[in-house]
Amino acid sequence: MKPVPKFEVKTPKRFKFEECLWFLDRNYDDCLLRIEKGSVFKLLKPKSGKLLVRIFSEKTKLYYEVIKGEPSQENILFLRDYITEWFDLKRDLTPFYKILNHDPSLSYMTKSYEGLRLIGIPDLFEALSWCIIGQQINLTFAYTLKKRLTENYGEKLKFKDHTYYLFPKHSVLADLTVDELRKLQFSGKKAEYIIGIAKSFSEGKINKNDLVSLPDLESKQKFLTQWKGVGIWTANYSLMKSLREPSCIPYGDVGLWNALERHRIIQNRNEKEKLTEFFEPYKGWESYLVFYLWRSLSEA
DNA sequence: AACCAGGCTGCGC
DNA sequence: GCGCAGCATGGT
Repeated sequence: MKPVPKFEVKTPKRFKFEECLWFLDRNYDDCLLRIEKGSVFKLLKPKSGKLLVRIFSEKTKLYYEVIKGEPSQENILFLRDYITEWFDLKRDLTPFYKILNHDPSLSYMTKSYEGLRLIGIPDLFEALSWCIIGQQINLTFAYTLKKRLTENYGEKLKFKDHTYYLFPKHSVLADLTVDELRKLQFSGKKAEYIIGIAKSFSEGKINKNDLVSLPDLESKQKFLTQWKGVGIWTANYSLMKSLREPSCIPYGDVGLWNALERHRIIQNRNEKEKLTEFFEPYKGWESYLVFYLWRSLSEA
């Protein structure tokens, strides 16, 4: 048996792998990762081939192992960069925690969730698709739909007792018909939207680099909402998770309302001015605040 | 069994 | 511009 090569990822202050793990493992059946005994297993696609990686921590340090695939220098760097991006390891949370600590009803978060990072969805097509899947249905069902889509159309790799999947490529989904997705219990609209966006990616009308290069948040939102099925919620969510735009507020988000109601910050869902007012002190950290509020929903 | 779900579109005013 | 029905189906 060849020894499994193991590499360290540099982590910033105020990073706790356990907190991130907790988020990834919060009682939903996510077909794109597997968690076991404190480790995350994930299948990834570098320029060529596939890599099965295990991510774990030992004594505050973060490591990854290439369990399957070629541990070439290029691939090792690819994984390091992917993990850095996925767990948002380049950000200094100090300013965010400073603001939070001034907020009487939320300051507990800097202790309770200390080191939690905004877990991303680096792939823009996946982020947009995931949004559309999740629109207006409960998360459990959303994960079920994602699983069906992935198991039917994603690439996979079997290793020991498990099968690992990649989110389907846009070029594959672009060729589907609405009926095929209806069979997986997608609504007709969701099917149209996802196929439409997949086609646009395949035709090069949309890609992450072009989106990144737009000058400001508003033009990015406008660009994304051109597509059928992409409203302001989806645009903001995708920009937050994929581009890591810091100031995204997914207006209308049910989870956000619920969290604000729980914290007695907002009583009813018509008070949009109060929402703006509430986010005012958090300029530049709106996305993180939303993520932490979502995190708080998992408390009993 | 009714009501809600990490919304969006298209229509009527 | 704003409000609202309709979507389509599972979860609780």
